[in-house]
Amino acid sequence: MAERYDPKEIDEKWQKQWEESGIYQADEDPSRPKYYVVTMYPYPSGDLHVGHWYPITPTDARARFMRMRGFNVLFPMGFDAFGLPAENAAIRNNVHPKIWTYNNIRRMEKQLRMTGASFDWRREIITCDPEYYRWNQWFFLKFYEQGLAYRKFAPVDWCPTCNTTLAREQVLGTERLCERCNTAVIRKDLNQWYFRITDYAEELLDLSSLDWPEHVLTLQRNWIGKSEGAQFAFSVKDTEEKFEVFTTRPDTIFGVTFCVLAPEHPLVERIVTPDRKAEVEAYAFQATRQSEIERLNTEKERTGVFTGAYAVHPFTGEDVPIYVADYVLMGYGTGAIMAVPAHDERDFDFAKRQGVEIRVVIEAPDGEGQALTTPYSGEGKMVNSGAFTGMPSREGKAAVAADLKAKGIGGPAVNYRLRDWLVSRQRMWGTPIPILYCDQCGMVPVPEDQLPVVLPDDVDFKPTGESPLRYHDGFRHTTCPKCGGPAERETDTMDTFVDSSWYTYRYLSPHHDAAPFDVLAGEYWLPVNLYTGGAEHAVMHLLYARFFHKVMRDMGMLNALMAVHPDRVWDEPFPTLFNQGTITSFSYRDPSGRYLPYAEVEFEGEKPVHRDTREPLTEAAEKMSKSKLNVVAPDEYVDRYGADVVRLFLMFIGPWEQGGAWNPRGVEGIVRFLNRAWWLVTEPSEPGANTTGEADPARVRDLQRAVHQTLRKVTGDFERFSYNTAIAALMELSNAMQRAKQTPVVNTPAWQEAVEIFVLMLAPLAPHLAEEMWHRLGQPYSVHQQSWPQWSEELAAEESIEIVVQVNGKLLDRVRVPAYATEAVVREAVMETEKVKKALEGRQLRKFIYVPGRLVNLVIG
RNA sequence: GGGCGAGUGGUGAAAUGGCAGACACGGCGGACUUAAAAUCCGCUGCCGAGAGGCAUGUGGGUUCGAGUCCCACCUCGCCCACCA
Repeated sequence: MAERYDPKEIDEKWQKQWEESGIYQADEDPSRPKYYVVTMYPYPSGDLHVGHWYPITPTDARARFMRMRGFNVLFPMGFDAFGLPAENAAIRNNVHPKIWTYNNIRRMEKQLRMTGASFDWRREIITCDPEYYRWNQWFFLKFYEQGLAYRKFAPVDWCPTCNTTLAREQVLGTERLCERCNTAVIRKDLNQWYFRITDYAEELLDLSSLDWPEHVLTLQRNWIGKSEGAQFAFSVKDTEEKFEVFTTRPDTIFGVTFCVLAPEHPLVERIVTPDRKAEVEAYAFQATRQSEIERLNTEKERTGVFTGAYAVHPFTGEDVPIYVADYVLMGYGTGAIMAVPAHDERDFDFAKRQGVEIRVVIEAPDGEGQALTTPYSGEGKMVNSGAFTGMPSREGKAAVAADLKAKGIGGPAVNYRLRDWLVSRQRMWGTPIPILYCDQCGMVPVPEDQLPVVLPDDVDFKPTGESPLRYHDGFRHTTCPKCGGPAERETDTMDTFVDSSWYTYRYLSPHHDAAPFDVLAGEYWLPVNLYTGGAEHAVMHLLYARFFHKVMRDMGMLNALMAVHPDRVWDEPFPTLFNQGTITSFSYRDPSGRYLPYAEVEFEGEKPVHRDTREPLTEAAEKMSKSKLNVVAPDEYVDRYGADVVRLFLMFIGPWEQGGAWNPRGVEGIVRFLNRAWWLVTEPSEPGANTTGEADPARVRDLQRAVHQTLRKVTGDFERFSYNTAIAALMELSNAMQRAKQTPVVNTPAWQEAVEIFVLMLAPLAPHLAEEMWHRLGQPYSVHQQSWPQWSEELAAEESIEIVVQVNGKLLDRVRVPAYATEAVVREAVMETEKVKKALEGRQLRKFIYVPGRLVNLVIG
């Protein structure tokens, strides 16, 4: 009779059964409310580790909970299958990235099934499949048609020896050397494709309809980085040349004593005076060799050189010297600034070094900064500013901007930190950009009916550092669809963020061949009700996906959907986002900083030491990564304890949004809990228990109360993803039931109800165990198709409550009163207790505070 | 330099402004066992023999009452970082 809980057998049995009966397959069903939940799809790196389980299994618990609450739940899964690691593996092993990727996917699919997640596998998408990336190309063409995709010159890292561009990770060290030939890398302008995301900057800044974590909203806001001010043109003295500057402080314009151009600014070579040319060029060359990171290092001395040229101040007509300095970035604003050393720290430092005049034009309220030892960058009264003198700087900003407009050289302006999205990658393992270059017709988009442009299977993986597509004649050379003449294909591929910008739509109809997604499916399922994933995607992916969604809306792709469901959110792809924390594990390093595999670590008491050398090691909880040798494979745990133990343990570590460290010691607690739950449900009674005779009605009531209170608590906890406290509540109930099981209560209907509700509550968390227990209770398949039970407030209610008695806020005593006791009754009960009488002796009760059902505070003077 | 978080037992943590430490891990003691494992029971914030006192990073404040709200500071973490 007593049969042990054998998770291995149970997991396999039910996973197979679920698959065969298709209970997680979700189809459009207008008679039921829908719930579309997506967790960010993984990159098929090879093996699923517990870090992957962390977003997946609690999201699955959510999917199962919502299913039990009557929703038609769609929970799909797929693979973000293009990307650099596959290509590196290809170069290493001379095997096509496709083979490497698909092998990994096959393995990871199995591992994903092992989690017990309720995925609808019919909807799996793999982004490197032509059936998928065809639609990346389709989107590209649509963007191109609308002017949202364009090509322009942009600086890239270039190795002059290898004659090729390098990816950022191929440039080594602060010396910025090519990883293959150790030549110093230079900046070079190349033709690159961009998506015009800046067109949507203002709308992307509107986050008001999003139920997202506050810090993600802040990141999005900061990334877009809107600033308001003025933009205007300076004329270069004695030439026809002009250059634009952007400033957030037009009110300081009378303090301009020089201008600065970024080293890459195209005007530099045109205005530099012959005597300065050599120095300026040397400086610009030096500056462009440095990475952005180095240039942005604030510790660095602020360097720069004078061009010999002067700009004309738009208000005073004075000569303003023009410098080149690397503290001005080509990538922000206009790549040129007006410098106001009295009121900007950077300009101040530079002016001090260069001996440029510092002119105070804003008077600080407290006189700060007037001594010219420090710049004053706050607001104040404008001084020494011509007609504007005496004006508060706040008003001055608008007034100066308006004046610039009146002069016809500029005006008020808004500037964004957000740049257009560079989508070109000089890589092979990505979506080919569907553009041709014809000698006769120029740039020609591939006609829609010729999509997809398929990646060739027979490419040569020599480590040239360039896309192998460039050397694949069959791919590169083709004919022009316009004139029939010879044409070349674009050999760059798309950023993989393009793939992930719309995959949640593709899940709806993964094999639809007339459009990216079937409108009828979209009409039912969209938008995504819940999107879960890591904070590492808080900016790029989520911003790009929002951008894509808005473009799709503006293309009219959502019109039919919006017409049918005007009540839903249509301006955003993911109205609700949950960001789970990071799961870490311990890594060990020897004194030289080298990471050690667990096999080489031993413990002397609490102290980790090296197995052989006995050297002391440092222990740190870090994000799992192959390089840190701290990746925890779930396999061993799944094998020994079952998937449910791993699921529960991950959810029990702490709040889901917080993450935590994987510490195998703690697993035992969950193992014990599930084993106890197993015995509790499957064994009729404990040996030696006294279960004969009539059940005490009070004990029966206690059990019912515990069950219904737990149900109320667990339901609330599930709603707010508080799985750790839900599990704690289930543990408490299990302990209470354990005690009731030793008594005749076990023979009552209340016990039966308790067991059933307990199993139902466990189902979203531990789906295999719950299914088996449900089955053994003689209940119909499947527990995952049952309705979530409803608690009874009446049964959950307490009959008597304990009132805490405080004196001046400090705990004195507790009194038990009936749950329905009025304040008068409570007061009487409290005032009669010995401790209160004693406390009141010779003192005066100034105030009686009663918090209904909770406590009494006696304020005594 | 800026922004956002977070500081509670030996550990992971819990606590709509109302009994701080639920639930677990670990530890200690006990039962069962020839023994061990497993299981079960009890104890386990600190000081104190006890009564009791002290405790949520530090210092202030608001409140009848603060882990929770406000201000300042310290420490740690993450993100952004010459953004004009």
